[in-house]
Amino acid sequence: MKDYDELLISLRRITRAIDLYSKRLQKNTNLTISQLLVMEAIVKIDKPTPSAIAKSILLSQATVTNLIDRLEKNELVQRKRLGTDKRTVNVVLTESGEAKFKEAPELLQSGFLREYRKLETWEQAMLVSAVGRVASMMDAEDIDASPILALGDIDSGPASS
Amino acid sequence: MKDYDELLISLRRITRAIDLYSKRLQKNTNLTISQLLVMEAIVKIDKPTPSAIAKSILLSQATVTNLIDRLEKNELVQRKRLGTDKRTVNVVLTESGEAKFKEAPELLQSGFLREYRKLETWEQAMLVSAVGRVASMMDAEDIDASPILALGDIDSGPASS
DNA sequence: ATGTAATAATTTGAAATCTAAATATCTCGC
DNA sequence: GCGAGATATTTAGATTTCAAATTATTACAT
Repeated sequence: MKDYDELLISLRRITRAIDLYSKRLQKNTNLTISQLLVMEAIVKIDKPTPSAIAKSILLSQATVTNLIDRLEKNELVQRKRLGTDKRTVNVVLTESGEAKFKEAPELLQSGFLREYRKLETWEQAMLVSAVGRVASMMDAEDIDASPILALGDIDSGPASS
Repeated sequence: MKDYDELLISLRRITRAIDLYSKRLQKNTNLTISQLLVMEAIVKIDKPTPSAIAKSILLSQATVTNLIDRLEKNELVQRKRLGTDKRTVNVVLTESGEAKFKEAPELLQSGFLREYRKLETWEQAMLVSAVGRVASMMDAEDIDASPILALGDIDSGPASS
């Protein structure tokens, strides 16, 4: 029994619960949490390009492209090349996308929200702060993270990164 | 800005960090967190069948089957039909599986562990407890989990909430 | 004994997610 | 203008994950 086992289990429960909720959502509304996050970002961000969206909802660009593909297929969003820079894509909600977004469900399961809203304000703050701290620690840089080491970097060759 | 937005963001950061770590692990050791969890369960559980493993590490049976497939392909585990009941499968580590498991990396990224272990015991306990509470609330049953809505829900306007 | 339940495992199909590689376009120096 | 390097997006390939459908086997009731 490692010292962090309990934490690990709780984290698994959380991620699983979120995943299951997302799948349930999809079944009922044909939208997942991630897709809703993308739509939310499109509404909130000034010029919603895939990269800006990705940054705002903490996903990779490739994932966002994938989500936009799906949303576009369902005619909820549209890609448009607007600016002078033709590399950039702006994503906009279609009418039906707007409509769907307005009646969008919550991003966390109602059971959670019910419990959460029962708490005193200070308790909510405490939980938010604790989870935030865990998140920061998770992001903390691993000392032994880098797969590449600094050996002369091989005279710049094909200049990988 | 919803009242739970900050929490949502922290949770996303956490799940993402875990996922990224899992992928890095795979690149370095050819094993993911999930695969390691399966191996750990095989060692810990008395008669490790896929369903018992699934229950112990909080994954669906289908997922575990999938993970075992992969482990078996890499010759780290083996399926055996042992008992009288020929439906059940027992999963055992191969020799090379044992070896690999012994030198297995931690299940959480070292950056996190370093930070975590810096904390006072009471602080660790506080975080564990807070995350545990969130997990319980996540599991809390949704009152409106059913896809069918009740009564009045039909016309009460956009009911954005 | 025989057929219907229930249970264990697998297969199937779909989504999310990442990195790395490929494409397209832009900018800048010459 | 033209090519080199930078930037934005997409594509390709892999894994995890689930529910639902299948398959195999056991257990029970008539």
